[in-house]
Amino acid sequence: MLYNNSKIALVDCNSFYVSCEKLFNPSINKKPVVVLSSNDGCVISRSTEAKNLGIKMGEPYFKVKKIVKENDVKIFSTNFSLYGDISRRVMKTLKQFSPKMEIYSIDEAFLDLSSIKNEDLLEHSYKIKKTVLKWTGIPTSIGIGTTKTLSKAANYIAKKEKSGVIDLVNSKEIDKFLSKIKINDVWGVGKQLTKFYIKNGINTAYDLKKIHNNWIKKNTNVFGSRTAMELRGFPCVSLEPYEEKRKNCCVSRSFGKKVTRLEDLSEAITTHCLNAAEKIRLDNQTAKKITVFIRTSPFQIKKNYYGNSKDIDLPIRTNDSIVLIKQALAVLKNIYKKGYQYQKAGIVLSGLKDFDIYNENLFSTINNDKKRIKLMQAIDCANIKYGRNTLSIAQARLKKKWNIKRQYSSKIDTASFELLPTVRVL
DNA sequence: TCTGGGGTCCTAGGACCC
DNA sequence: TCTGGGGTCCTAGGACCC
Repeated sequence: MLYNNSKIALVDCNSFYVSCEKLFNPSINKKPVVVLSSNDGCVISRSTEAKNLGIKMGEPYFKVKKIVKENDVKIFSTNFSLYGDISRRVMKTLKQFSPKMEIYSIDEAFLDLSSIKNEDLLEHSYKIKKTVLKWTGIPTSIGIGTTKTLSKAANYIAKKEKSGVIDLVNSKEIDKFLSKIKINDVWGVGKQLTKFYIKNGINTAYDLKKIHNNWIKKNTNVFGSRTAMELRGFPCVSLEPYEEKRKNCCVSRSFGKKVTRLEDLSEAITTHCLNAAEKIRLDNQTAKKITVFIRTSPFQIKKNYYGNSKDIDLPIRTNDSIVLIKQALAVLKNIYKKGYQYQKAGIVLSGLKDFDIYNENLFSTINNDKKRIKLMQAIDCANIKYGRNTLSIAQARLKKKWNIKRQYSSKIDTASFELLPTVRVL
């Protein structure tokens, strides 16, 4: 039997987006607060007080408006540049506690603590928690286990504990903890698997751990058996300390109000192309394929639904905004149908690879190539320096009628001097 | 009236080859 | 009447994550 002595901590920021807003707005401390998704559509982050009011994760805003009004819940639109900035600070702090760390999402990271003695694990974790809070103002929860899945499980429990730290490495009661975790709260078990497991009498993480491996292999896929193995303490998912470049890049938005005209869709697609192209250029990547999609609202059952997408292989891989826009608009024309109330449009760039590999293309004889690369660089520089959309192209238009709603933005920008709060000394 | 956005990985099945 | 079999590669769609 393989002996596993790795120790992995999962550090997760508590109500991350809400915590970020609180940093710049101490008056909302201890109050119910929620952050809404793009277009002020759904609740995507809640303070403890908001959770206690029964506001659920992912719930549409219009459904909780009543609770919001009656309880004076503070509302914020997303401010991703703020969250991204705070996230970087949190990660930088965490990095000090382990040379081997995997940034798993904007608000969580796996830390390899294998070099820490078992008896010091708890104290070390408290120190991490305390330091992050002191240096960034963000509260965290920490779960430690011998595999990633167990550290996730530990973190799930830690979130509910006052201490905010749970160590399953030294615990003699792992099974007791695991039987408290419902099967749908296990990392890697989603809606479909939950349905299947419950049908077969597997209701908790502990049940899944106990089930015979052959049964899982036969009845689910490798994902399922990996999760079960990890719950037993056999690592199947390794910690990935180096950051991989993305393989796809998607930019899509819902409209602030429904759109019917091809011209408006074209504007949106153009804007999305500009943003996506800028993103992959900053990563020094080029795309092989571009996909365009549009759809009406899937929730308005009474109205006819129409959704379509189509992709096109680019003749030459590129990250040139103008080329991408031209291709995308041609595809859009192809899938656009008159008479529908469109709710969302987007594009996906895929088959992303590093720029240099395909730089010299047999067919790219156009002398303009180098000039165009310079042009793109100039646009990117200006936009980084002077803010998004400083330089754009005419098709994208400046006044976008269809643009998203962001009614409750805190407008805090940690990268902008003008928006810094001012302190008056009297 | 009003329901997010951006990713990854797995798998089955088709195309193609010898 | 009989119409291979095994391998690889690619892709669309599904499931899952935060």
